Amino acid sequence: MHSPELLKGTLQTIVLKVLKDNGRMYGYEITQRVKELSDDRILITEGALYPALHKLEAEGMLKTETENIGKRVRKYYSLTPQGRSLVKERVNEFVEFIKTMGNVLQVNLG
Amino acid sequence: MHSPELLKGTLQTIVLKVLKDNGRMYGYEITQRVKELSDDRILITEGALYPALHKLEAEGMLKTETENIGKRVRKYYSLTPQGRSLVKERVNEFVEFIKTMGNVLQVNLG
DNA sequence: CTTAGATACATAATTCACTTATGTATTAAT
DNA sequence: ATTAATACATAAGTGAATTATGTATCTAAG
Repeated sequence: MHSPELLKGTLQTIVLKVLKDNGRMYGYEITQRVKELSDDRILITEGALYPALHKLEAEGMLKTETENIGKRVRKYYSLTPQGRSLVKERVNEFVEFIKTMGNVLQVNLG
Repeated sequence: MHSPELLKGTLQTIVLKVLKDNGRMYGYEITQRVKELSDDRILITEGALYPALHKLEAEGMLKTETENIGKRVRKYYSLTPQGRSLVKERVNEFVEFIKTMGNVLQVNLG
């Protein structure tokens, strides 16, 4: 598990990019996909995820569709065109940040 | 300037590594060195730096010497042996985090 | 069958590292 | 003389996260 401090500020970027790469997904599915991609090192908590999804939806970055699976309700999220722009922005931002950190820490990242 | 959110959790790592690479430094000097290394993209605020330095000193990671420069007082910080271990740990932690993020975001970092 | 663990959503209370604001004082430049 | 840079320090406020709590369904084990 990574230091939770480092993870701060990356949640939105992660959620958006995973949605871009995997298309339509529901909340729980996102947590599992991130767990898998990160080899159990990034565990997104529900208390962080759901408010983040609601915020992105309210901002018009995500759209939702609900589906009934048996008696359960699933809420599927997918990117809007605006959301697609935001993913690129956020990922670029992160890549730039890492380049800068590489210089400051004098380490070869990647 | 980078999104301040991304910077969260990296301050200690930055301070420790810069001190390791540059030896004895005073607070203001650290802010300037980081500004320089980051090409003006990371600007450490005093409200963040001084409490961080005091905390690291209290934990035995840094030791201090004060010097009088004219009528000014400068407080020089340097790593203790414990601090030297911590730098390695923190930098490794960060590098691992970046590797994980590379997988999750499917981007080539570095 | 019933209990535990996984699935699936949601929100409220709390934390804590940071930003912003404020304060003091010296030195250099215009 | 006034502004900007140098140099330290701390208090108040912010906000994205963690932690805790709540509801409910599905599945596997014993």
